[in-house]
Amino acid sequence: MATIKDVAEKACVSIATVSRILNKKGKYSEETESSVHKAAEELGYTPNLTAKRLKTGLTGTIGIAIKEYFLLHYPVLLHTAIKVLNQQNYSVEIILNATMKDCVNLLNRGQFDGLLIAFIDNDEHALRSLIKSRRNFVFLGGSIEREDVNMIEIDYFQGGYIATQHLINLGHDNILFIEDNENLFFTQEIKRGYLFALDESGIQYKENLILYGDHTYSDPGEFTGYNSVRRLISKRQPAKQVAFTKPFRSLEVKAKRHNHQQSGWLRNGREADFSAVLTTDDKIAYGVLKALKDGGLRVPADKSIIGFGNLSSSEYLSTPLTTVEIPLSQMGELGAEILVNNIKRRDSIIKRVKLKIRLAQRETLSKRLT
Amino acid sequence: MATIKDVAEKACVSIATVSRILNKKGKYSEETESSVHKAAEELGYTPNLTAKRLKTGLTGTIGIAIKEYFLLHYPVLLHTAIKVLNQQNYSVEIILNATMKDCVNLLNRGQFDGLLIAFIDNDEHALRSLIKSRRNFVFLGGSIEREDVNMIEIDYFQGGYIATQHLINLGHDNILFIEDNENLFFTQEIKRGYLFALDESGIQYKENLILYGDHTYSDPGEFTGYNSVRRLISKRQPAKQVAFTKPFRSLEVKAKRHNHQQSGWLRNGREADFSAVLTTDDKIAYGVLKALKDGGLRVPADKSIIGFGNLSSSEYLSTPLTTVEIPLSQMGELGAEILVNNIKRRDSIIKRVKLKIRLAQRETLSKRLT
DNA sequence: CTGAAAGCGCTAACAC
DNA sequence: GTGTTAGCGCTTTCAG
Repeated sequence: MATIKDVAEKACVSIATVSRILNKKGKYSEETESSVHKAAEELGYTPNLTAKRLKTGLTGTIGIAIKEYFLLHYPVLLHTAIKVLNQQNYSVEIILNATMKDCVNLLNRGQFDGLLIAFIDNDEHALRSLIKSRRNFVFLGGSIEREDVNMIEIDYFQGGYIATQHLINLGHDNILFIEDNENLFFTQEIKRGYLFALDESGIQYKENLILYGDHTYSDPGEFTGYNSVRRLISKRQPAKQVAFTKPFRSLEVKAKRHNHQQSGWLRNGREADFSAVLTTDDKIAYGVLKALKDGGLRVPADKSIIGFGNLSSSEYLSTPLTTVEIPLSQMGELGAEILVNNIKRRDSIIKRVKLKIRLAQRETLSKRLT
Repeated sequence: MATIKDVAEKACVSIATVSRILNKKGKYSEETESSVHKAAEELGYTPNLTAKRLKTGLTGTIGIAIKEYFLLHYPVLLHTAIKVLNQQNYSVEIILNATMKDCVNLLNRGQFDGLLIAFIDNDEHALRSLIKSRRNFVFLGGSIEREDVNMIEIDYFQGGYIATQHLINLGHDNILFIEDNENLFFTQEIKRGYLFALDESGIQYKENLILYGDHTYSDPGEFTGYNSVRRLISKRQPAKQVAFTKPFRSLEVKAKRHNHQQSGWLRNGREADFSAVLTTDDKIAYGVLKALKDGGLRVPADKSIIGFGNLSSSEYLSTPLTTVEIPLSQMGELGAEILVNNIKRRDSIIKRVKLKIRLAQRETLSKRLT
């Protein structure tokens, strides 16, 4: 590969001159300019980016740390972020399933000018190193509570709240809530919103209306709210609480976990009546939809459903799924912009944005006849 | 940031020793080893990747050039490729909407050890530079005819063929074919398969059974086969050939193009009867599905449909869409593996793989009653 | 076993 | 306007 030296020799100038001309910096005569360009052209010279980077300390690259689940199911987040970043002439590297600790290393290696950290589990220790490093990064989602980091949040609480409220306004008061298995931050926020809305309307929250789906974020292929609902609606085979059989990762999660094959249990062992369902993920809602269909129930005539996430597929379902729309595109865009400003302008003002969520109203809802 | 020099000073050794120990190369005593590790630890030292790269000439990074349409709608290709690459300790950079010319530059800048080039339009001139550069790259899809490049192809012809044949076997002989607007290589291959299957069964191909949908790959949001079919089935408002109004990009494409708002025209202006539909993209099939529903026709009772691509959403449709499944995951995996072998083993044997396509049979097909 | 030194390709003072 | 030169942080001979 041709180097700057080759070009300099061919054009009979020094390498400094070549560098100046090719970067349009400093002064040079038109004559030398054209001869340098000619030489570069003829040699098919392309500057070595690595050398440039080492010298300038800038990589022109931004990393995006993301879980594979999000890459597979919500590519729009990535897409928007990459588009914005490319527009600003940054290259983008994807880091799959990195922990926050990995992020610290990545940043310290000088490999990136900045990092977009999407939905990563908090790790107080790593977080401190991250902040101390004074590098550029922006959190997208996640559960960081510190106020002194750049972060685009999503108001999951509000999402759970408006969805539940909407159902209540339609006359539903027995609303089944199906959450994923993972006890994630945002799952809990959605549940808080659900409970808050119930409470606000003076509806007593019923423990047997809160179920687990089989959805997990670690295994991208697996999901369903099918079993939970199937058991619930088959009167012959009443759902009942089952014993835990698998070991659990942490004590805290223990009480909220259950074995895959035994999903759909009711906390108090009794049957539950419901006219509407709210899930914490569209994929769970898909399972619910199928379970209801298989159980001979119609949507929305018999049961109403609201999902969460607005997967692109949800629009094309049998009855297009009404769902809570997470503003992921906006998140990617804003996150990328804030990061770039941080880098380019050394803008050190902390930005914390909480994005509102809206309901994508489609066809899985109906009024409750009273 | 701590450098190798800092570590060396702290451990009272030379930088050469630090390098050796941290890279586990050459010989060193256990004593020095532990003191170096200790110093590195205490300083929070992480080797600067850029410097390493400049020195070794290896970046440990692989680029994936992909169109945004694929990122958004078929993230599985990216996903699989990244997973394989990460396993082999490569970083992955995404380059959106690059042309083949861009690929040449990218590779020459020494920014990547290799490039995965997904579904990129051919450019003979750039292709020659690419080959001449003797860098590592693998084409994923696309229409490169030269035999002397690494390439994973997909047998679109076979896909069009088996889909059509399947419909014929079900008794259909008037099969509507709806292609996207872009006159892409693979669209043409699918059509060839369609025509071949018809011909093989002695069915006369009818020009008025070949339509255009509104689908374009450049605008990720837009798609539908809705208009085409809607016009076709509304007897009151016969579809007719319309004049071209927009300027066209190239002469070759001209005859096959039409304005968005005027899609769905029939080539010969006459009405067409059909009992089954084959489309070149699932999204077009979605539009068709809706058009049929809106026109009071049932699927599969009245019309059978086969899509193309197997979007993850297609499984969850009203009636799950029978579709031709492109083995994108396999493509990403194989492509990544071949590329890595090329780089690591300087394996210079050209690999050309043609992946077979299979039908994902779901619920949009029925037998034609004769 | 360890250290000195060359140099990867480039940029940016600094001289002229 | 142009050339000389000193590194950026690291790896890797080559001596010792």
